[in-house]
Amino acid sequence: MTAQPRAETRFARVLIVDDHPLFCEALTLTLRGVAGVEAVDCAHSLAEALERLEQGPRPDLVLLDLDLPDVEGLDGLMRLSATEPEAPVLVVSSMAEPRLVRATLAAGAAGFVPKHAGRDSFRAALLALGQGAVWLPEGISAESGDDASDALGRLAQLTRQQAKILELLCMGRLNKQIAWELSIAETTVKAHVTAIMRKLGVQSRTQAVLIAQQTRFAHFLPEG
Amino acid sequence: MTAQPRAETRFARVLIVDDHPLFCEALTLTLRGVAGVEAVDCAHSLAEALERLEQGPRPDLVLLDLDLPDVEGLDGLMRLSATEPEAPVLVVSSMAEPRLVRATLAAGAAGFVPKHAGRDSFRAALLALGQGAVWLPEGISAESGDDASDALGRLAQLTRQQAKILELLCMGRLNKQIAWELSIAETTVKAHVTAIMRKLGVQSRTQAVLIAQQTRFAHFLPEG
DNA sequence: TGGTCTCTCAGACCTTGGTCTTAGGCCGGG
DNA sequence: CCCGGCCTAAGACCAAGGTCTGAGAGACCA
Repeated sequence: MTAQPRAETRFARVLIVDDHPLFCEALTLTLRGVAGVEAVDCAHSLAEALERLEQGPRPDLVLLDLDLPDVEGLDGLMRLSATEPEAPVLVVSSMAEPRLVRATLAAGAAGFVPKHAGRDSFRAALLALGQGAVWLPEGISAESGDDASDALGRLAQLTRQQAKILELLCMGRLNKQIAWELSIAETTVKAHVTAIMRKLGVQSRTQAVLIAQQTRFAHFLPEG
Repeated sequence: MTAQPRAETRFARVLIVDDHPLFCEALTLTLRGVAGVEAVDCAHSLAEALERLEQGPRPDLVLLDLDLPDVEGLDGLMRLSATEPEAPVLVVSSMAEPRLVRATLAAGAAGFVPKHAGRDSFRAALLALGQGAVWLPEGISAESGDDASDALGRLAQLTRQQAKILELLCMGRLNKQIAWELSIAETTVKAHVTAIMRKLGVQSRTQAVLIAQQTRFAHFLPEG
């Protein structure tokens, strides 16, 4: 709690998405103290965040924890930046493997800050984002011929509805069940599934699920 | 930041071991505000924590994050409680799987709080520890009662051939491809797949694959 | 020797998955 | 205003998935 120089940014309204209440508080204090943010809102799940975005005022910036209770991997990031394309998303994650960082960028993040970062790092990141730049942790570059980010780029091409349907595929649902849950016709589901498989470059729903799972668990797997 | 009832405990001096500076701050505020702790000290690695214990005054309580940069798994917990047997250790972890919780207790922890817990949970935990009791998250008992070993038991029921076929299913193969690779008829493959699904209690090949994947990633967790 | 289990397979049958064509409504950009 | 992308949908069609019946061959055990 020492005195900190303040970084003036264009961010007046920020939405924090993190399921750790205590960490949210700490982030809130940091944002206020370090970047002069006026309004800070906290959501503790992706569902809550999407709800806020639909109902409340639009934020200028979103801070997103990747490890949310109701979503796996980068799925939440993609859905969030899909529903709020205007606001840059700064990912705040406890894991900071280079593969994961690059993957988040590929999925639409504007920056990445490890959760174990201190106030200074956050100030620097906010400053960079305020100028429209991309912010990465030290020692990590944006490029690198990854193999899984390839699949990830393709995953990022999915539309909102397609992503939603892929998620249901990943839960083992049948077309008929998906149609029921989304209140659309089964033929429509089939059309989406076909489009998903085309974009992912696979021939069956099971393979599509495997691709999704693979990138979902990519950070657990050895080597990149 | 609403008003909180204060839990009076015997803890005057607390050592926090966590590599997230922001979370340390939040914890510090919580301890002070909620349990009237006077002196809070923070260490950002196990090495630093051990150093503090050797040099500085002895704490009455240690809050320990399991995910430290210089130590793996429960090792840090065991070393910490070995060098400071007097002070109870409250583990604060971002993962809260029942197996892990039980493992920490076995390794000498006095309590466990998920990192996503709010102020109330911390107050309750501190209160319990202050009375010499053990504190666990809701819904978790000290003894086992696994859920994933359920699926694992069913997987173990598969015959060799069925296991082999399930493995190919997990690679996204079609029945026809499996038949070709194993040099058997497609009808035979279908028979096996049917048997597999029956044993796993699922209705589609995709769900069978998901079960297999799920237990595959369960191996990353410490044994229960 | 008989019983059980596994693996194999055929054929009939039904369900689900997936493709294609066609098409209407909606929305944002040029 | 038209164009293109997205979501929706119906209908036809074929491929793949999955069930059931029935059955033969080899392995193992009692």
